[in-house]
Amino acid sequence: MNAAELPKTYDHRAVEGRIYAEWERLGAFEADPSHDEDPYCIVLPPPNVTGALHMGHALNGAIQDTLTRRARMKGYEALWLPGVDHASIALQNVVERKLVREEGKTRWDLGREEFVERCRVFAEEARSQILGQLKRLGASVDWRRLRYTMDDHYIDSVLMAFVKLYEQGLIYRGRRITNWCPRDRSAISDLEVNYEETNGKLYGLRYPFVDGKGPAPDGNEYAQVFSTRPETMLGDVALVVNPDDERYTDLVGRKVMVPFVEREIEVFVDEYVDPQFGTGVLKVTPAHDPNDFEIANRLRLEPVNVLNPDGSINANGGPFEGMKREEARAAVVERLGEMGMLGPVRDYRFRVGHCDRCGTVIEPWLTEQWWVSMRELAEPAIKALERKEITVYPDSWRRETIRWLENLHDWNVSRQLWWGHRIPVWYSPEGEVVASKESPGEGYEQDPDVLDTWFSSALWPFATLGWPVETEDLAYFYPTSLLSTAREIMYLWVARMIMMGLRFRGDVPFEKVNVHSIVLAEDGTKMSKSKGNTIDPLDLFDEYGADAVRFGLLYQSSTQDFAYSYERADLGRSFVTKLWNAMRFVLAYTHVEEVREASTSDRWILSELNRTVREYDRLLEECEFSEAMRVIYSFAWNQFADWYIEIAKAAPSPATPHVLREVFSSILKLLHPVMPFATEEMARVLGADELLVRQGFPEPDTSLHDEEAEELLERTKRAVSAVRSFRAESRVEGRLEGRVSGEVDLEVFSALAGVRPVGSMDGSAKATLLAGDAVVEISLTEELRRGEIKRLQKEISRVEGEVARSRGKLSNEKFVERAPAEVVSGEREKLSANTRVLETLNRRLDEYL
RNA sequence: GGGCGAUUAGCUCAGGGGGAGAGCGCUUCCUUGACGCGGAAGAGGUCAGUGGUUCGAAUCCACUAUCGCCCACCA
Repeated sequence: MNAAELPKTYDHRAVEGRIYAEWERLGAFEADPSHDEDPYCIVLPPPNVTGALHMGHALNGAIQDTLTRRARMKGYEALWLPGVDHASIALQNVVERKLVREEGKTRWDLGREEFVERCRVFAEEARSQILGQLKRLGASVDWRRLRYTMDDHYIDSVLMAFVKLYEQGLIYRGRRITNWCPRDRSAISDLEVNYEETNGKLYGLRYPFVDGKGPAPDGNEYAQVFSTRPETMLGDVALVVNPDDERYTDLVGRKVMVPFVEREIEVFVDEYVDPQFGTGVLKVTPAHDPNDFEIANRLRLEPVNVLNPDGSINANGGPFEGMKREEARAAVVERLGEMGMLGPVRDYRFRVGHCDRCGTVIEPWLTEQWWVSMRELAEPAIKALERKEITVYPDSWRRETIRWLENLHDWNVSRQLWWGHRIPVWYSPEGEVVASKESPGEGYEQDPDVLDTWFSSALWPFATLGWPVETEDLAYFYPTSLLSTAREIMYLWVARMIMMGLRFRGDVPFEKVNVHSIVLAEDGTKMSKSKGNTIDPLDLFDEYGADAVRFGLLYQSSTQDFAYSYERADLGRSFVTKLWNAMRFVLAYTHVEEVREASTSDRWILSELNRTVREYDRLLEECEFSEAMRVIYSFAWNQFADWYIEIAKAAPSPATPHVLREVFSSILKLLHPVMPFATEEMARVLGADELLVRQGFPEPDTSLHDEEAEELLERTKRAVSAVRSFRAESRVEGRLEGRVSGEVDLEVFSALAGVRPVGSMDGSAKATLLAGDAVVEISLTEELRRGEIKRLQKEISRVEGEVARSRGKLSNEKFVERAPAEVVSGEREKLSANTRVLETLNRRLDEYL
C-alpha cells in the first residue's frame, strides 16, 4: 500500500470488528493440550450474568488479554478460558425486582419452577450481552470452552464437591445464628453483610422483680438493661451480669418478668458481660444475637424465636404478633413508657448490617443451615501461601490472605433462595439424611435450599477444565498460570479457590495472583449505579477505540486505586495515531534490503530496542503494567519517533530503511498484547506475511547491545538540544556554524542542529553551549554578543554551584570513606568535567569583556 | 478497636537511599513531504508535618495530621 493513500489517523471503527472476526475465523485463540508446548492458562473471573461489564472488567480484561497474548506469542499453548457465573442471589434479586416492577408479583406468586425458569431465561439474554462486550474489548478467549456455572457438567462438579465434602465430614447441618435477610428470606454469609455506622438509640429496658424479695439495694423495683433493639426483649430468656461485678451480687439468682410476654426469667452470671457497658446487666436473647446464643448455650437455656422469616413478629411476640420489626420496636418502646418500664433513651451510634445485594437491614437469626467446616480446608491454604507456592502481586495481599484464613469462621453455604445449585441432600420420611447427586429413591425429599454462589465459584479453576472427570485439559492446564482479580473478592473468592483447589486437586489453583486496582469515578469515589457516576466501557471503545482504552487503563493501573480519567484514553489514542503515522513514514521506504553498514544511530536505536525488550518483558512478567506502558511508550515515541525517524530523514545510512522497518515491527509486536487491533492492522498494512497474533514476541538479543553507540548518540542528542534551546531563547534562525568539543556523531549533529561544522573558530564571536560533558560553540552575530555575555554569566554561576557542591561532598571525609566507590568516583568525574567546563566558560567570558 | 495504604508540578498519577518524572493543562515559536491526536523550546515542586537512622532521606524508621480501604460478636 502506498503511504500517501493512507488516512492520517487510524479508524478503529472500521477495523476492530473485522479483525476480531478474522482472529476467530483462524482459531487464533484456540488452545489444546500439546506435547510440544508448555501450557499457559488464565481462567476469566466469571462475570455475573446480571448485567453489563463495567470499568473493572475492562481493566482486568485488558490485563488478562495482555498476559495471554504475550504468552501465546512467546510460544506457550495459551488458554484464556471464558465463562459466566449464574450469580444466585444477585440474579434472583434482579429478576425479583423486575417481576415486581413489570407484573406486580413476587416469586411466591410464580412458584419455584416458574421463577427459576424466568431466571434461566434472563441469564441467557444477559449473557450474550457480556460475551459481546468481551469481544469488543478484544479478549482472546477460547470461545469453544465457554463455561457457565449452570451448565449440566458444571452443576455435576458442584454437587460432586458438596457430596465429597459431606462424606469427608467437612459439611454439616447446624442450628445457629446466621445473618438473615428478611427481604430475600434467606441466610447470607458474613462476607455478604455490609456494616454501616448508623445514628440510633440505646433504650433502657426495665424488668420488674417477681420473686417477692423486694427492691434491689439501689432501691429500684426492677433490673435495668440497655438495648438497641428493644423488640428483641420479647425473646429474652435470662439476664446476666459479670461474675466479678460487685454491684450486682445481690441480683444474681433473682427472678424478673419479661413485660408483654409474661415470662419469668432469672439473673445469671457470665464472663462475657462488660460491667462498663450500660448498666452492666445484659439481656439474653439467644434466637436473635450471636453472643446471646452462646451465653444461652453455656446456661443451657432454650432460645425463644420471636421473628418470622420476613422479619415480622411471630406468635411468641404476644401482643405484637404480625407487626413489622420497625413497628414492633416503636410499639414496644411506647408501651414500656406507658407502663413506666422505659428507662433513659440515649442517642447512640452503632453499626447496622445490611444485605450486600438488596440493602435490607440484616437480622441475626437462629436458623438451621449447612456449614462448611473451614479449619481443615484453610490449613493447607495457609501453608501454600506461607511457602509462596503462589506469588501474589503485590505481596502484601498474600499476607493479608493468610491473616484472613487464620481467623476464619465456618462458612454458611445454604441459601433459602431458588436460583442456584440445589443442595444435593435428601431426607426420607423416617428422618434419614443422604447426600447424593441423584435421589436415593422413592419417597425422599430434596433439601429446598440452594448453595451460596461462591461455593460453585470456588471450584472454577478446575471445574471449568472438566473436573471431576480427569480430562486431558485438566492434566495439562491445571494449575493455571495466573489469576487476576480485584481485591474486593480476595476472601469471597480467591481464598476459597485456593482451599478447594488444594482439597480436590492437591495443588494450588494458580501460580500467581494479580490484585489489580479498583477503577474509581473521576471524582475519586466508587462508581455506582445509584450515584450515577459509572462509565460504560463500550462508550469509551466507541469514542477512543478499544486499544486506546486498554493502553490507558494499563498505563494507569497499579496497586493503588485510581480515579479514571478520560485523559488516559486520550493518551492511548494519541499513541495509536503516533504509531500509525510512524508506520506511514516507514512505509515510504519501498526498497528495504538488509545492509550491513549500520551507522552509529542505527546501532543506537537497535541497542535501545534491545534494552526496551528486556525491560518491558520483565515488567509484564511481574504484572507491573503501568511501568511497562511507560517504557514502551517512551521508547516508541521519545526515542524512535522523536529521534530515530528524524535522523532517518536527515542523516540516513544505507541500513536505515531496514532498521526502521525492523524496529517498527518490533514495536508492533511488543505492543500487540496491549493494543491488539491497531497493531494487527498496521502489521497488515505493512504487508506482514502472517497475522501478528501468531507471530513471535521479540526476545532480547545481547549482540545488539552497544554501549559505545548509546553514549555517542546520547551526547549527540544533548548537543542538538543545546543548540535548539539556544535558538529558541535567542531567537536565532537559519544555519549556523560551529564545532563541538567532545565526541559526537557529527553528521547527525549537523543535520539535526542545523550547524555547519567548522574546524577553527578563532577570532569570531561565539556562543558557548553546554551539553553534558561536551561543549558546543556556535558562531555569533554582533547583535547577539551582548546577550551572550549575560547568558555566559548565568551559566557560569550555575556550574560554579555544581562545582561547589561536588567539592563540598568530596571534602567530607566520611562521604569518601563510606559511600560506595562508584558513587565517589562518579562525583570526582563530575567535578573534573564541570571544572573543565567552567574554565572554558570563564575564558570565553574574558574574551568578551 | 485492630490492620493496610495514600499524601510528589494547577489536574490525574508514576517513581523511590546519591541532584525530582510522565500525560494533560499553561507560555513562546513552528502550515518542515509520518503525525497539529503533531514538532521544538520553556515556566511550574523545601516530594503533608515533626523527629530519628545514614557520609547522604522525597525514598528507610517513629510519631502527628488529613483522606481512603479492609477486618472485628461490646449489648
